[in-house]
Amino acid sequence: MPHQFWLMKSEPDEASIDHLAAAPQQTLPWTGVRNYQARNFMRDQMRIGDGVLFYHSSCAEPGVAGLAEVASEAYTDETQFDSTSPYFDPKSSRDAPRWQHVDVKLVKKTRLLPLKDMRHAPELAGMRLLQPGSRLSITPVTPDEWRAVLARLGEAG
DNA sequence: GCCAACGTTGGC
DNA sequence: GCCAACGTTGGC
Repeated sequence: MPHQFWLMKSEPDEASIDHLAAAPQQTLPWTGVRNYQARNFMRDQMRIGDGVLFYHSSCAEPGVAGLAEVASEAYTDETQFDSTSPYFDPKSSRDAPRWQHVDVKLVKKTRLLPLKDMRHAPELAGMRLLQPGSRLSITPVTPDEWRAVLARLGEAG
């Protein structure tokens, strides 16, 4: 039984649900988060086994594309030290790393639940994702919202 | 490509 | 510690 639930956004051009499915152990390191609130969720609140709604953003059909789970504790994001990486952070250092991430493991690729449909679902109206101006790439999901999304997807809880 | 909303930066 | 300027996000 997952202890908490999350929605994690990924640009499918970069890391789609299919990339996750094709990865070794169907697991990907969630590198590249450069927002303190999102980092803090990973570092302070996520636990192995937490439920994850895998969300495709910045694409033709944004929406929930699958279910995943948190597969590691938070650990150092190496891309912050890599000057050739788009996620390089010159202000970070080995002595005082700024950024951490968890690993995320596929549970199941689902049909797409489009953002458009989520916006029209009364039972999802409170989701952080749907609040005006919300841009956080990682947001908490309540148990009720989790169940409602799974119901919309036609998945058993 | 537009643009509104938001987070971060840095001068003061 | 304020706040204007800037960069980013992300749906449209």
